[in-house]
Amino acid sequence: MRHMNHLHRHLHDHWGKHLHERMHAMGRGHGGHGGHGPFGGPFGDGFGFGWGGGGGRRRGRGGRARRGDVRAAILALLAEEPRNGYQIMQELEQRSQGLWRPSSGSIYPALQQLEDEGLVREQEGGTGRVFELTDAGRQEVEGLDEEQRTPWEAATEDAGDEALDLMSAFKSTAAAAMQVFRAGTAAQREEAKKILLDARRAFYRLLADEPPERTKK
Amino acid sequence: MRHMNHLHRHLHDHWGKHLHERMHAMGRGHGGHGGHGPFGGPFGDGFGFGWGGGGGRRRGRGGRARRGDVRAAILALLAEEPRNGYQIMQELEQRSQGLWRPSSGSIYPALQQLEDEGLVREQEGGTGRVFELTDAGRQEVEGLDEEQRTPWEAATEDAGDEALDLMSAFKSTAAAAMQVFRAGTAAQREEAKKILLDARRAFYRLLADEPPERTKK
DNA sequence: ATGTCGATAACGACATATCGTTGGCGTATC
DNA sequence: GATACGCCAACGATATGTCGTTATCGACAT
Repeated sequence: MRHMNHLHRHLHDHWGKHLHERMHAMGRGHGGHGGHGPFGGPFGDGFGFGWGGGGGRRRGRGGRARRGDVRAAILALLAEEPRNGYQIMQELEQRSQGLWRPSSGSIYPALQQLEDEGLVREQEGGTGRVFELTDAGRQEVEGLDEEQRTPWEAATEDAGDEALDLMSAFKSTAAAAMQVFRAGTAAQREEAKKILLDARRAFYRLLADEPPERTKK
Repeated sequence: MRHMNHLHRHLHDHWGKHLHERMHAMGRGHGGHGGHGPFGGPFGDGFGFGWGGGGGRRRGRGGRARRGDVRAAILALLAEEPRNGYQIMQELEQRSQGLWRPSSGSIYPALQQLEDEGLVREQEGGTGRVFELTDAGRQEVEGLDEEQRTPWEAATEDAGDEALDLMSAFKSTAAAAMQVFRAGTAAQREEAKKILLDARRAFYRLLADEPPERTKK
């Protein structure tokens, strides 16, 4: 109950000074994000097989979100219903199928800024820090086009398709499985097991139908 | 500036012996959803699967530490040098080879209690909340035997339990995927990717269709 | 048109705290 | 001596914030 003051000495320091003018047509391009867990990846290093070829090495993705995506995402989600910072993070993770989970280091400063700009406000009477749009905020959202209103899909777009390499596909699927295991109900876990075993069956069929060597079919 | 005061309004609430008036300040808001599977341990955050080598769980049951381990570990580590809560967590993770990382939900309440008991004290002048032993604390450490002084080593002892059922589904699927990765043709890998992404989609649909209990207000 | 440069958004790591739930284990009971 | 009971420590999830570093992308120069 004494100290800790230093912790919030400057809430607005980091990127707190805000000039209004932003959110313009960000020309397409990469979105997504790749890294997940705090570990470099048990599937990357843990397996130890180089699997090096594959074509494009460090694949274009893996980059971070575009410059305004967090802001736009927050506005879009709050346009649906009031939420707190943590819920925003969770919701974005789910909507992007686990590909984009902005960290607290992105969300909270952004919320701070939006509050300063008067686009969001802390809901009164709430239990924690639940934010809702102001009128100005609602107006801002209206000025966004469809793509800007759903920045989480940018993460799935390219990433979910061709550009994604195998390892990333594996990782993201594993992450999805963990989600179900951890947050799901017993019934959901049961379903998840079926999905996994179906996938396994599909893999083996793959190998059987089109063997890498000999035994043509 | 405003908020955050509530964060430490009652530092001693949770399991302080002498609980004074308990109020929920900000707590609540959304009950922390239903019981989830016991997937703690190695699968904590970023799925640190130990397959491929080490692995092994915690002492016997489920994987939880024994009853005074956190407390003893803190005392033992602070006997070496002053540290903050986060550093204690990290140090324990390292010393147990990644098998035991007490969560903040264990560390901070324990530090609180130790402070109340007068065994540790917050170092003055430090930048954050750095704790050091008091004389009483040093004495307490001396009363511990070798094993109590190194609770992190108990985590390295192994015991296999079930729940592997679910995991084995995952593992065998992963093994199948690896087969394809290693021995498959480019076309097969392409197919494998689709299978994985289908599975991922299925997982997320699972979560979306039957929400465990969204943290809604 | 291309390159490069700088402001700053996004990021991961660090840090702290609380809540509801679970399970370790001491004790009372059979 | 087993076991049933219950307290409370340990835990994961929730929640919010900061800091140093990295990379995006408009702007300006070439």
